[in-house]
Amino acid sequence: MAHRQAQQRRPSIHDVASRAGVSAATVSKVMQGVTTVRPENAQRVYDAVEFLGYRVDPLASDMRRAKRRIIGAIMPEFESEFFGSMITELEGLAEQRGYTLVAASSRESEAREKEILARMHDWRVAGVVLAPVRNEHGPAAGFMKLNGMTGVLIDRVLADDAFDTVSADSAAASAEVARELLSKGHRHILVVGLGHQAATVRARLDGFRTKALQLVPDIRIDVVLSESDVEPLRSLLRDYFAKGERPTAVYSLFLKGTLVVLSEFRRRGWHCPDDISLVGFDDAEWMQVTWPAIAAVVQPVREIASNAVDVLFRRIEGEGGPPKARLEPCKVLMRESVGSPGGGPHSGGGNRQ
Amino acid sequence: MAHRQAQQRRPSIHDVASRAGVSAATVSKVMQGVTTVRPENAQRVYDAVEFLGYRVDPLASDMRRAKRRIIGAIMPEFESEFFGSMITELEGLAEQRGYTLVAASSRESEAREKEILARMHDWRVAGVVLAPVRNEHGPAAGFMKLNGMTGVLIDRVLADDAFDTVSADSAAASAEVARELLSKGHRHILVVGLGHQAATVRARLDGFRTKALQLVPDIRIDVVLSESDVEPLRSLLRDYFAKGERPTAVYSLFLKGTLVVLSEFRRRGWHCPDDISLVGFDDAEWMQVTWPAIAAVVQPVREIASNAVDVLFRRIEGEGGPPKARLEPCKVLMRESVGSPGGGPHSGGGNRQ
DNA sequence: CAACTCCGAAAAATCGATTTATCCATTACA
DNA sequence: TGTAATGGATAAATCGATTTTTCGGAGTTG
Repeated sequence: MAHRQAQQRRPSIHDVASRAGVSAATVSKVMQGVTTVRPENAQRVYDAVEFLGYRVDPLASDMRRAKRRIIGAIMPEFESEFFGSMITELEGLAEQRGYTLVAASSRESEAREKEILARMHDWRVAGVVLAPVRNEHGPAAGFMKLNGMTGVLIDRVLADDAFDTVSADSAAASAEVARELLSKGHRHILVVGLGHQAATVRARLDGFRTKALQLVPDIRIDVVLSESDVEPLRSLLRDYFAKGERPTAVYSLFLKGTLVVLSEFRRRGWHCPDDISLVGFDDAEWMQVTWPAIAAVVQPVREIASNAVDVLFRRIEGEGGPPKARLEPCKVLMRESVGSPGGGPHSGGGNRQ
Repeated sequence: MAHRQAQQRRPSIHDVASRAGVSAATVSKVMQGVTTVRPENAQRVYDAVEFLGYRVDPLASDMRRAKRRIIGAIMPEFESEFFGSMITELEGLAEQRGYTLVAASSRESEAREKEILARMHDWRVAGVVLAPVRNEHGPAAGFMKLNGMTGVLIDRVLADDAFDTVSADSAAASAEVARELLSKGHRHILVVGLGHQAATVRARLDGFRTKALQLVPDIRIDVVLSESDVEPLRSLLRDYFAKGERPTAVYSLFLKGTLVVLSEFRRRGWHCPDDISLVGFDDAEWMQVTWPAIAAVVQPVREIASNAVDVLFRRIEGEGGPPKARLEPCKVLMRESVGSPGGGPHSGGGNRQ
């Protein structure tokens, strides 16, 4: 155990060296497990380390090394389960390799995204895991390119010509949602989404539409999309319903969209699945405990994180070759919020409250 | 704009110095805004900085300084809205002061908590915002004390003899919940909670019980508590209901508890508020869009974060004095999940599904 | 026995900044 | 006019490690 008093200055490598009666270089070698040290000296170093409670200062250590053992992670937000568990996973994976994860949130702002990236560049991070606000062609990716940073893009991307990408297979998942909804008999479906510019949102929309049209060519698909902000979506949605539109199912392409849709259902007194069915992209813990449980597409957070870190470290270690785009399969959980159209007690839209 | 090519080694302070025809010390002074530099030289430095695209390396800079401009944050998890927005707030506040926030999750493990803290000590962080897994008397706080680290404890703490603490006023909020439930006519209430050892959970329980007994001395309050894990709570809850107990309202002291309670209601086919009422400590975005909307105690995340950072920086800047314990008031949102007992169509517990 | 190779360890250079000590001109004042 | 004070800048020390170079001694070889 450490014998030094608290409050005292932390021992440096030189303190250890002088107590062990060797040079600082030798201490450094012992700490790194280099074998070209006489066992006797190594033991003296170990003893001194133990006695003083010495630990290597990662900052000083990284200072001299070429690559600093820091990984940056930039997420659009920390408040959601998806990005929260993404950070947790990335943290664990970085730790496993002896790296420290420094996470920052761009708060859905491209300007902030670039600022953060510049800060990480200042920190000379070894690599960055970037979940861009919009898509792979944002200013942040451009900045990384320009400054020769190594990084991997995740989530709202499909492929890039400069960086590896890892994301959920939105199109395939959406196709499955389409199959499920059509098989239940839905023929008029509303698709709502946020962030028109996000590559994956478009992929989700296209994947859904293509599959639906293939299965039932005369299916009616309405689309309500809003750019990145929630409130516009809410009013667009109100306009849509005010026109008297009555789809039998709604597919929301984003978690926040699902929340907006649910609150609009509330306002109108519509219940799932009796009055209308609902599926959302992105799962959340609460969705299985509410009544009805909300059907959702589950993104493979663990796989995305693990693949992103794998490919990132391969680049850090100098692997060349063209950037690769990876898609991880999602799971679709059909819960109670999805039923057959007209299957409930009331199919009209009257306010029951 | 930066004129240097990408790929190139980043310019150091010496590169700037030689291009500006001054010494590195002068460049350093200019970068720090020290005024004892001839305007002419300062201009030459600015020009060189501009031309080379030079930015100070925070690592090297912190190396020499006494206090490193890094703040550590340790949260039990990243997945929940509460800790997610806590990190977001802390991040912003740290940035405002020119510090970098390094966040880590203890994943509800005291061992990991201490490990992380040791790592942050290695990093020589200027201060730590710690949301302990259990309470203020955990191993992490002990480690901080022993090593003379400066820090502030938040969330699951009430007061400490070594560190400042900032938390929600759990007792007052619970008292208000008691008042609300009793005024609706509830006389048999179940309180469920996780983390018996957390100081705030006890405060929540005591605050509720004290107020309830004060208002209605013969009130019946049952308590089901489980230690830190979710699954034990679930089975305890099943045992409780299996005994035939039929409280008219449930007060959950923790978000995860609320989820467990809801899923147990589902299993039994009970609906809120007709069959039973529910209030949870901790609000979440989804609680206002589900049907029924779930009543909840809203913790003042913003105030907790801002006060924690304030008090932390005061200590970092050397302020003395005994540690202070701060309690921030909560808001109680009574939503549809709370009604009067027997007010619904069925007050029995039959499985309707 | 001189020359050469090896090995382990110490000495010195380095990373990129900040801070302290030093120095050279002026300027101020007695 | 001589000396002290001052302003502005540079050289050098420092932070705490890693990495490279140097060095002394043991063992080999011709």
